[in-house]
Amino acid sequence: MTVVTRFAPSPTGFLHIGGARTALFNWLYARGRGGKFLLRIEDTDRERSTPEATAAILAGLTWLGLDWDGEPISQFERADRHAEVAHALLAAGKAYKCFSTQEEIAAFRDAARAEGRSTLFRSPWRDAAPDSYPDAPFVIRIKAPQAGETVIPDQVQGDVTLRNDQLDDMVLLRSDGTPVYMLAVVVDDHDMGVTHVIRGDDHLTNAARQQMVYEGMGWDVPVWAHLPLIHGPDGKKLSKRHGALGADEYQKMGYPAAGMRNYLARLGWSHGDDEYFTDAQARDWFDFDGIGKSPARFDLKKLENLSGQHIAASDDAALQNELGAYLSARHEPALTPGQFSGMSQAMEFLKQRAKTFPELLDKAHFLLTSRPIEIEEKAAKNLDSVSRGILARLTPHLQTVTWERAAIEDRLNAFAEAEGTKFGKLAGPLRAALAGRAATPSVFDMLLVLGREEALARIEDVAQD
RNA sequence: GGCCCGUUCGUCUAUCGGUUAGGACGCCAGGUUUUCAACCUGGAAAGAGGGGUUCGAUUCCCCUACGGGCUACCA
Repeated sequence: MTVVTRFAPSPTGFLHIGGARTALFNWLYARGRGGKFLLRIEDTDRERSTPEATAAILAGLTWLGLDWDGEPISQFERADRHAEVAHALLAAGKAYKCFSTQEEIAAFRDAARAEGRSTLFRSPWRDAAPDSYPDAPFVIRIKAPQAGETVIPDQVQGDVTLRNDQLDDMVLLRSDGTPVYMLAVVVDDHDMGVTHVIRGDDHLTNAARQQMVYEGMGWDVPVWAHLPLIHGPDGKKLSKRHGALGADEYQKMGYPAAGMRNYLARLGWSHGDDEYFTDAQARDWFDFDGIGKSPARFDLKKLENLSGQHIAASDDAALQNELGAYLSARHEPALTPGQFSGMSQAMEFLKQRAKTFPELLDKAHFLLTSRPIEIEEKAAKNLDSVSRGILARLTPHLQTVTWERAAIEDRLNAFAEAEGTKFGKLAGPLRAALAGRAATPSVFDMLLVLGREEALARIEDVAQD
């Protein structure tokens, strides 16, 4: 049996981080088993659904590298089909028409709550004879079992048992003939051939209601897997205040997509002590038994750490591309050809010391800035006279070329010796002065990207001056 | 209110009845480095509480506390 999973966001905002993780888990599960990963946009709430939100969600998934199969399905467009199923259930006697008005029901619930009784609404029309039906609007309700219990065999939570007397006869079709979410998901999942429903555990209890529809129609119930939700750093539900940002915000903060995938996968799922892993490993390893049962908190520090590891492990060209995407996501100017080639030559060294793209750019400041490099007054002031002299002679020669590290070290050491000092003594001040800031790559790496033969020769010249 | 789910270092987690309760991030100290970073070494740091079951419980059961979810003609 081919595995078919799906991600079904409602287009009422950006792709938040919890949704992204749900999508990732579905993607990993399907992709790790040669299955399909489908997308369905749950846009039945016409008030809140917008095409912009849909676009933002697709963009978020694309950035994260979660590719889906086929075209995204619009739930709203399938309303007729949903109604058809509701009527089929009605015809089969598995559902009934209910003429109770919303006012009546609300009044009942208010009273029940006031008296501390169950607010479960029992429709008087459940067993009413058709000839007693008034000529009035009605909803179609499912005939839920009132005795016994329902078991949800959940891959994450285990068997969850609910007493049927806790279940109400949920509405399938509203009085205006539109389907309710609880019906729509089931019909869509069935029609799309979804075999594994992997979603947030806020749907766990609802699964029992949804199972009634599957059973009523005689359809196979999918495998359930309800994931604990992600919480904010304070342990509370994720909110905009702390991390429930759109996926695109993380792109703008400069996290590489691979690092994001790794972190999100590791959040609430584990494979022994493995922390850093590739997509291929994640696909290989991912399974329900590694999913934890308790909600996990979002931790930017760990994300940063993993991001750094992924940046360091990335292919230089791929990194350069992603850097470009980062810049454009921030609406910042792209690198000039000169900066681009400087970055390319330095990438091997730069990527080893950056956790995020802004950091990568920061470490590359010395080669993105124009020549000759201005020495900051402040930095220069702290230099001893020897360093200052060397710096003055060296900086005009720092041009853009390439060469190897070992050779440079030799030259610099020789150079330093000739100056009656040690290379180590030069490195710090040079670095600080040249970049005009404290956090910069070592002088080796800086010089590495600044020149090749020419620079070697120049340094030699300087040394011989 | 009713029902359901959860609870191991600050955080993410390992453990699937017997461990000095392991790893990672972060943190602290030392080393290296004339800055930062990186790197190396070391360190502090956990089974929510109470009952059981058992020769033995973090692990199984019950209660309590705390957190979360569902309980709509929202999704």
